[in-house]
Amino acid sequence: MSPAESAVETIQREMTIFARRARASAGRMHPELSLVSYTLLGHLEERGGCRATDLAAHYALDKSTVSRQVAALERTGLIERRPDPEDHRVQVLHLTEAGQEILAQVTRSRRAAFRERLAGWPEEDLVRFAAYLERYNAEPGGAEPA
Amino acid sequence: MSPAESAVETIQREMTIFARRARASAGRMHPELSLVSYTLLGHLEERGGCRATDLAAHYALDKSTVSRQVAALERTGLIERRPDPEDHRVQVLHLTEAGQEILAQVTRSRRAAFRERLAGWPEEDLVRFAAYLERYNAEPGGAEPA
DNA sequence: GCGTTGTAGTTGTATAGTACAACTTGAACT
DNA sequence: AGTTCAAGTTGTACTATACAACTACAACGC
Repeated sequence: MSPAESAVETIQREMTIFARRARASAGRMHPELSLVSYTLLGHLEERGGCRATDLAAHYALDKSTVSRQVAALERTGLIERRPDPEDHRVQVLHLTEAGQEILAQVTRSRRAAFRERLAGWPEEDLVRFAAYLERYNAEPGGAEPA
Repeated sequence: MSPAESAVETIQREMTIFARRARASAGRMHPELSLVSYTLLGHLEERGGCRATDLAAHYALDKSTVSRQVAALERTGLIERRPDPEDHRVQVLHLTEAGQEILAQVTRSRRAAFRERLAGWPEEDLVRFAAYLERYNAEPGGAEPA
């Protein structure tokens, strides 16, 4: 196996290990907000509101799944739906103040955990690692191995 | 935000994106073997057999979860249990031939997908990226942000 | 030896996240 | 007006998961 092939092998294995751990640790780190909810809220914040269909498309989730997640987030008062005057089928989703607060809080705790984990890394390595990850995720899908 | 802080932020975000995609794409790539099953089989292959408890500990899964996964894998004939003569409470798990074949096949398809995705990368970057990921995952847990 | 405590694994029960299919409502385009 | 398309909801089912209670066996202390 060439160095490149063996590196690909390692990347695959380590990414998979990471993925396996992510959900469980999210549950431990912020039980009040699942990884999915956190991601959806983050997207809403970033975009300043969007439609359920956009969330579904962006995260490759079924619209029924998003519908239920959104319903739950609305029930707990973290988001609200505003009817779209342009198109009465559409509901534009927005963070409430409570949603913004919880999101900020969870973001802080996640950030602290990552920072702690990466505490021993030289800045140069952090920057390079971050760049590799961005590049990997931005890579046009293909078979989308994760 | 310092370069290091912003890199940590990026790492967090990109790792989360990756984690979110992993399960869905595993389902698309190899519906015959869930991400968990694939991981467990891989571990068995690597170790040449181990106990259910080891799997649970290594992957931070509840023993009941592993027990059911193992039962399913046995039902489909991919693994077999051998009683441990040393300790009658223990069952040592081993891949069957069928299990080895399926694992190899899924490994091939995953490898191909990763390779395709990483096709444009210079070898040097692949090697460095792989090293960063290994280091990240090996980092002593702490809050285990994934 | 025998009771106590610990470990391996199973099973009951509950929950979350997810998909697919069928449906409703409204939009858009003949 | 009628057909087709898009947004979202709801019914149903399945998978992964955890926790708790249980069984079976092991190991230790006395």
